[in-house]
Amino acid sequence: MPTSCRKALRKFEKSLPIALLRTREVTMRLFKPFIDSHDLTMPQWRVLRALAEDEALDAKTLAERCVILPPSLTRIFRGLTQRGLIEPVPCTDARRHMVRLTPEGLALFEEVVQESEPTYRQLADAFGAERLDTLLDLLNDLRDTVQRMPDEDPAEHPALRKVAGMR
Amino acid sequence: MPTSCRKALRKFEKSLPIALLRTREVTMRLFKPFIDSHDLTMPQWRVLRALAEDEALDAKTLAERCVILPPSLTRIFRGLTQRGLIEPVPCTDARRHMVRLTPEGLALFEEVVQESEPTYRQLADAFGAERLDTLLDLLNDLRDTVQRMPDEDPAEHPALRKVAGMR
DNA sequence: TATTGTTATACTCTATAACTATA
DNA sequence: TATAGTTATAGAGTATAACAATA
Repeated sequence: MPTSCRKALRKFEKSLPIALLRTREVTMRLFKPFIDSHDLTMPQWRVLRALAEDEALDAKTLAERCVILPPSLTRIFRGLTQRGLIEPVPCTDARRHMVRLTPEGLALFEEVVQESEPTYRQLADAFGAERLDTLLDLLNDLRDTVQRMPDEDPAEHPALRKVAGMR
Repeated sequence: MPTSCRKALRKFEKSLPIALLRTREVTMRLFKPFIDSHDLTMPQWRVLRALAEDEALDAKTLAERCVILPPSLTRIFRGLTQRGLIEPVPCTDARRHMVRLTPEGLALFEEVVQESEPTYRQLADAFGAERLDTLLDLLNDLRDTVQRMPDEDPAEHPALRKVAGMR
């Protein structure tokens, strides 16, 4: 059973958002060179990766999955389309902007995945493949949990009254 | 034993950097209103939080712990000093810029912690306090693991030759 | 000579609001 | 009227290089 060793964590290390940020930072640094070498930004890469899994996706779904705000996504679509990595897909709802990978986009995606594979295996070996799975499960479960938490009424937080405008 | 339920994860959800980003995003959104209401940015908050744990810290340590680049930290020091939340600490090594919380800074920190406490408890209840601990341990362990991984020679990655300049 | 931090600069992302087009 | 996406804009973060001061 992959239980992590219970070292005493410092108070600073117990902040969830900070722990997530710091861990992401070092992890990303590990894989970023592979993205950089193909002249992709991290948000662009997240879009390619999301599209590699599904046939085609609309802007709203991509924005949510890739944690990119709509205005940024518009720019990213422009860039990736100009490079011939994605292409628009006709959609019955003309409001929706659906896109998919082109063959070139898919090829680039698979190239990056292949190149970074050894680094990923090295990480899995050093940390433990099973613990890595546990971590991924916990991360995705936590995300689900938080998303299901009711958005609180700001008016109930005295400290937030000034933001909520006392309504 | 807090083992997460082994749901089948989609390929996209198995990307560690993306999972970390998405989970941080929803988690941060939960606590961000408390930071916002005191006119603090997230990086500023991370600095206050780090200083609340240690007596005084220098810029280099803060940059590493708070995942802030030195140029940004310089600006953050200016802002927090102007607001009277931090103050410089004389240091034997005149190159080092050491700072600590002022009493006002400490008071603000504790105010924010108190205000966000109910939300944190709500999260711990919904997700499971023990699983949350496990997650924090795994995150900090993974960070240590990655940081101990040798920086690879870019020249060994064929894909990175162009970046490394073939040296 | 190496280290710490600041300045300068360019670029990207973040965030909000206002607007257009479609349903 | 509500929704999807774009445009506009201001602000903050990201990243590098060049520089100053100190060790």
